[in-house]
Amino acid sequence: MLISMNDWKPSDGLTLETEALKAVYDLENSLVIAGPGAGKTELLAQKASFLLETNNCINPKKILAISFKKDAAYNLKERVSLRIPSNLEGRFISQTFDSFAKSLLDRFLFSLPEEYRLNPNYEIADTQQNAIIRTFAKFNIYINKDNKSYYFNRLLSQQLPIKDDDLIKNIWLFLLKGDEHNKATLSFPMITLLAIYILKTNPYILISLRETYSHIFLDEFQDTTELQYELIKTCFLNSSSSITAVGDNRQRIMLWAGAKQDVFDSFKKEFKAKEYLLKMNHRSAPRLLEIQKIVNNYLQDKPFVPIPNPKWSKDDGVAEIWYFMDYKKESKLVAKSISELIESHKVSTNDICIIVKQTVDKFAKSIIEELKAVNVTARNETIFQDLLKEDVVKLILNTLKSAIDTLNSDAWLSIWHSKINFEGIQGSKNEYSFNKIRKELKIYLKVVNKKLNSIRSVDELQLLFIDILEFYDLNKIRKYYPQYSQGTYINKLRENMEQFLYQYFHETKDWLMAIEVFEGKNSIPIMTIHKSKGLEYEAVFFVGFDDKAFWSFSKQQQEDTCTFFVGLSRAKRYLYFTFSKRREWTSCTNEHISILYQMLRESKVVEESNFYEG
DNA sequence: CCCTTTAAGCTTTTT
DNA sequence: GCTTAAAGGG
Repeated sequence: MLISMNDWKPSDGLTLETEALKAVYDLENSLVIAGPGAGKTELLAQKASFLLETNNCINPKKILAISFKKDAAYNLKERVSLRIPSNLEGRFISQTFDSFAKSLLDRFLFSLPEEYRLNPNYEIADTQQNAIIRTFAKFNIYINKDNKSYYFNRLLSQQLPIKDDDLIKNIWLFLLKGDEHNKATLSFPMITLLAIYILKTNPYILISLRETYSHIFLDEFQDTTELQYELIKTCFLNSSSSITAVGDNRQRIMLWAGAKQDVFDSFKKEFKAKEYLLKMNHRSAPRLLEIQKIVNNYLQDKPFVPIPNPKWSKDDGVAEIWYFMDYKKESKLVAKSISELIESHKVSTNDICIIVKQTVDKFAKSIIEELKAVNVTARNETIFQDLLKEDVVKLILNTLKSAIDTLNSDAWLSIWHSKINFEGIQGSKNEYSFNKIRKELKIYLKVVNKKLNSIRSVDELQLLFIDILEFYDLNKIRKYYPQYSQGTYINKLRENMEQFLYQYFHETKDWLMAIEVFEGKNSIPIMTIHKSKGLEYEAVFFVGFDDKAFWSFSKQQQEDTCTFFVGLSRAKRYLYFTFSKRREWTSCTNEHISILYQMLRESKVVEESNFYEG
């Protein structure tokens, strides 16, 4: 059913602020500046609803949403499916940058000229880029800390085909084809370059891409790299497809990892994008917004006047700095305060977060100990965040949940979709095969339930997990999830999961509780600011607000101030900074980052407490 | 083997 | 900028 443009209203009776509505209705290229808590995801979901339901995105054209992280792509897809009728869901494609580039390459690699036509069984370079470094070594270039960025830049800054640079050309050709001892290996930037090459040399592919996607959403646009921006330009510049880019220049904390500094300006200029500025802040209490305003003024000339959610009263929000001599006292007070928040203020455990600038492990031990003393569990969330986003981990967890609780419909739907995808019958009309597989899956869940109840060791849990993967068929899993297609990565994930889950079962004596603990339902996450990006918590403790944590401050003051901004803007109501002169491994000062302290003081809402004595 | 000097990592994601 | 690991010298 189509809705006329004038009749469309934001779904679910939600009201969008004026600028957000204008951005939704804008059918040309646009850049939406959305500060923390402005409702980026909701805006994009509403725009998807508008475009699809009013047929401004003309059937059968699609919307392509590109994010950086898998969970962001997944969350956006989820939100959109809440906002649009299910028959339109198939026309909203939510992908990561890398999967978009790789899917272009994998589909069209045969249209590359012979010289650059890579081995289709190429591997993805590991994070250390060892295969590439080894290839440089074959050509007598030895990569070290000092020349690494020079050579990698030389490898990745030239458009294909390579002209006049024989070294780089030979390295490309070697990595594309491999030899008897070395598999063809590509990094994601290389994949992006190849995708650009394909699109530039095959006008028909480019035209069909533009025909397929009439509207493009770009999430966290401030993190876009030069190369990713180049891909977007190749795909959609001067086409009739329109782009909605959403981001926040004050949250630009990935410059050190290669984000393009001037991407907002380039986009506005080259795509003639209109700029929209969202003013609502749905997250933080008014007093905390005062801090955000001040920090904004140090980052840019444009004033930032976020309007708090009307649910707050104007003096809501608590911000404090605590000073200690000794890290033990710091840990004790943090633990005591967290315990009070949970007991007296009824803040739920997983609505509290401890963030550090850089290295979680250095701070975590003492805090975890002291929290344990007041019966609160905390953990370094990094490894769990990485594990829990894995498809194979989700598959096993949902299988266990469905086996234990037959009424858990989310878990059931998830494994049901996986199963029919593995069997290749999604979208089939054959009721018989659906029924057969449904029965098979239900019977197997009973088996899992029985086995689960007899497990007495981590080895037995391992056997069960192997059995589960065999039930779905490891080959089908590897085929459906290409990230597991080669190597032992999938086994490592499974083993990690076994260890944690068994440990939690040992502690709780209950599988469902063990799974909840594993998922972090009852523990306080400790994480870096970078990992906390995009998340929000009722209470945030920023531990280690000192010069050592901000060691790069003099070199990248702007970016570190952005990091500070991202960290403090995670908090909804309570925000605490702690400084300790002595730490387990060193002593600390806070003079180099005095400007950050000054910002907090300037906001006039931050209370300072001195615990140097006693 | 021990002491000194040099180098790397630190904040990240992606199939 | 500082901490830790690896490499080098006697």
